[in-house]
Amino acid sequence: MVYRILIVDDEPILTELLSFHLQDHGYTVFVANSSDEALAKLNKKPNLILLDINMPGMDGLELCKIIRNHIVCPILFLTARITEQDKVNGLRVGGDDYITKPFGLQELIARIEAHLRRDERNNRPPEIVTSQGLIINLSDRKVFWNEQEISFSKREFDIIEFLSSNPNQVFDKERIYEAVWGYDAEGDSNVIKEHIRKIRVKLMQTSGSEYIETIWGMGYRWKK
Amino acid sequence: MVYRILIVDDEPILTELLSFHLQDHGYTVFVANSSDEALAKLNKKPNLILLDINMPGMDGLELCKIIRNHIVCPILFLTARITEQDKVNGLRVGGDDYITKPFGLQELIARIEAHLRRDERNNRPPEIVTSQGLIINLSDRKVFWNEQEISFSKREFDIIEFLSSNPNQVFDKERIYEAVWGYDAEGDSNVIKEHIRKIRVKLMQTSGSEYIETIWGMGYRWKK
DNA sequence: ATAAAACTTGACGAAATTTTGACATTTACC
DNA sequence: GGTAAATGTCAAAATTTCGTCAAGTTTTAT
Repeated sequence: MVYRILIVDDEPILTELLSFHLQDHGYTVFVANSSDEALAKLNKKPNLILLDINMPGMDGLELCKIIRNHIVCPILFLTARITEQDKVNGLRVGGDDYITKPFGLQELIARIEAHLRRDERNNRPPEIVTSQGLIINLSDRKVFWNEQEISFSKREFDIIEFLSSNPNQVFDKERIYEAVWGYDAEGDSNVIKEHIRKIRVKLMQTSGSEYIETIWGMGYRWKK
Repeated sequence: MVYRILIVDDEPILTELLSFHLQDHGYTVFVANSSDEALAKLNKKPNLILLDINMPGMDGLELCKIIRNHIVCPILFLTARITEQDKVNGLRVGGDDYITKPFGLQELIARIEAHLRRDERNNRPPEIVTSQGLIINLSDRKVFWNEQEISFSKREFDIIEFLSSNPNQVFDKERIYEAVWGYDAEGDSNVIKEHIRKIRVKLMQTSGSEYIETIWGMGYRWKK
């Protein structure tokens, strides 16, 4: 995925330079040299915002507060001074990190990546689902039974994710297909039967217990 | 609904900051700077707990175990280090998620909301119809008589659902057929008679009482 | 390019459900 | 009591659904 970064700073020299380097690192970059411009460019849906605190007119903190009402993404402040109070101020308005000028490019890139990674990992809802001694880690898509990993393929995990995230509810095959594949199944969904079977085998082999129950004529349900 | 969040951490700076932001996001916040304080504040009935793992005295894991004996709510660990083993440990004692320090505020909020949503979903009272000691769970499609489950087939349950949801009303066979099958019956509806019979037998066997009454010449009705 | 893994499909038997039809029983009304 | 209509019962037939296997196709990794 190509991430979009919005740089907001009133010094064209700096934004130019940053823009060049970030593009060089594979990012799509948008530049705003004023607060107004920044707000106008929110429609670009940036994945991350670099925001100068000291700007004429509306300053970065004020701007940050407004941005927060519009979109959710990491906001990194660029600033010369940084005191404890600054940090608190920045966090109060919804900032995620600080980078003090002058900063090394490597450092900047590293921080940007860290935030993007984290953002991606964590905007996903419930991290972990536990169920009868089973640990299902939704973010790294792994399943453990007593420290022992059980490996599942993509589809298999998708189904497990869907069912275990909605425990005790019955879903018919069409519903599962729709949830996992993203579109409706055409004819008979033997696919589901087969995947459910594979999942059951793996789970049974290592854990020795049933997790997916069949409700005859209705569908399947994750027992919890 | 205003959710209540309990923050447990021995660093006053962090708890202060978090408290401020969470309140800003509309949450009611309680702070505990020690394990003892945390236990004392459980009577505030928090909807979610943020729990630092590394604390002097009783650590977060130990605390979590104890909390679990008192209340049920999502517990999110705040921790610097995080290994697979940590996750397992945390989950063993009943934790629901991990957030590694340092974390972005957006991330934290997102996770909190995800868990609260999830919790709400799970704790949502199921649609239940009760009737003379019988419990009919419409969402799980299960019927209980004194903790004992009575299993019904799809059609059987559909009929029970229809009748019990409209208690004391009389429906003739055609009407029931239409409601359950979705289209009109063709010839004679002996099907209904038969299903009603099966249902009656099962209900009578375990509960010993009649639930479906025959109104001669009119139809059937669910007694309530 | 090749091998391995994952995904999909069709077929078949087993199991459970649903429907049917014949017959018994009950009810309302004469 | 007799009768016809409505309902109840039972077993068997018909249907649907499910689990499983094997084989084919696509995707992924090397």
